[in-house]
Amino acid sequence: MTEKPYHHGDLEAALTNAALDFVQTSGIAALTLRDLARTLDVSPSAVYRHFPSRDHLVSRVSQAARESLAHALLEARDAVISNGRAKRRSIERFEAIGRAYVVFATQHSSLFAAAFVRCDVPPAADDDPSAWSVLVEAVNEMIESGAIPASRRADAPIIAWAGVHGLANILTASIWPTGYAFDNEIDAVVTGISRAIS
Amino acid sequence: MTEKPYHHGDLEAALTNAALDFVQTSGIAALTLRDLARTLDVSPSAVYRHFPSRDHLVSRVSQAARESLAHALLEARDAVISNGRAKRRSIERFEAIGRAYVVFATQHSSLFAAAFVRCDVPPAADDDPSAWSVLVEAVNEMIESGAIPASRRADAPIIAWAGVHGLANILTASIWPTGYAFDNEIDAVVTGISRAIS
DNA sequence: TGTACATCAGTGAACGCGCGTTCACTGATGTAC
DNA sequence: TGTACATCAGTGAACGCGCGTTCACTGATGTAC
Repeated sequence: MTEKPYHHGDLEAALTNAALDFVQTSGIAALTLRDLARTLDVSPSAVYRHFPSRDHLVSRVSQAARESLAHALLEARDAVISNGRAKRRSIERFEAIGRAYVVFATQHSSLFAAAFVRCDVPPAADDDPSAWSVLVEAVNEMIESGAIPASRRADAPIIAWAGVHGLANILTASIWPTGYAFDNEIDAVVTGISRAIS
Repeated sequence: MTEKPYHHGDLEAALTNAALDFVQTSGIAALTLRDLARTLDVSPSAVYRHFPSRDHLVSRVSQAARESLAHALLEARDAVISNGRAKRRSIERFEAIGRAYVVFATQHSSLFAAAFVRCDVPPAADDDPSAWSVLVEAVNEMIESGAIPASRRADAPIIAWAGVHGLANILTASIWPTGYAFDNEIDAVVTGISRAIS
């Protein structure tokens, strides 16, 4: 048995991680500083050494959730092994990102909700990686490979994001009429997006 | 000055309306029974004559918000005066619904958020009118007029809903990169949806 | 190399708050005879 | 038509709770000389 040391070591990171764990199961609205401090066996006021207020913590956790989503997109994109040429390949990578977006949301619905929760405290830095950037890159790849016309550069990203973000929200909000399989809907939307931006 | 009567008259409707008013400005998360009772000059426990718990009230308010959205869609659809034939007309009506969906969200963002808030209490009855039904009807109109192929009957509604719902969430969550005008984005997504389901 | 001292990162008790909900109750209403 | 009485829709006080945040403090750390 080791004594609990007076100083924690890296309480800030521990707080963020514990908060993420909590949020995954209970949602960000239920996150409280006191509960978090309890989990880490630390006094409630210790939190204030690292975050000026609960909102600042929430903002940090929300950003971490968004970055986690962005990582999932990158992984899915890089896992694509295409037999086709650049043109076909760029489409496959783009669609993998779209599918991964919705799959992440359905598999980690509380985390996904936390990623886009309303919060008055803006993030200190830009998301890294940023899901939006990943998307824009993928669109650029498609334009360069000739898979879609360059004239779509401006509106393709928002069309794509709207589609997958909307489906993700619909599937995770339990407002979806029963009798439809998720896979079919993901397919319908992703291929629909490809048609929309071609 | 008239004395305040012991019985309210229609407290249930008054509660729902006051809650809707409150939600429009402060969001449904901040809604409390005590505050609501205060607004109506009624004791907190009076609420329990009409709603078994706060969650039941929230569920009712959420449904009212969804129905309000559906009404906005119907109004926009019916306001379309088309010079074209049935085919063109059905597309214009469909697109009017899509635009109205996003416009409603941006103009009543808190109400829109409340409409799709997570809630453990299911609604007592189906939404009336239901936004989903309005959408499906519009798709059917387009198929009947020959504007889109009948083979799209299954996936067109989810493609359309995902698109407008996603854009609505993006525009109201203040996660939208600055430097883009809302109108352009609405146009991009709505016309993108039309291409996707053609 | 040893030590005074500033600084950092914790503690623990308390403050003030307002919430959802319950309970025994009372005033008003409507209906059966 | 008048009245007893069941029922409905309120009151008001209280319970128990846990929250975010502050405050004066203390233990540990590291640095200048």
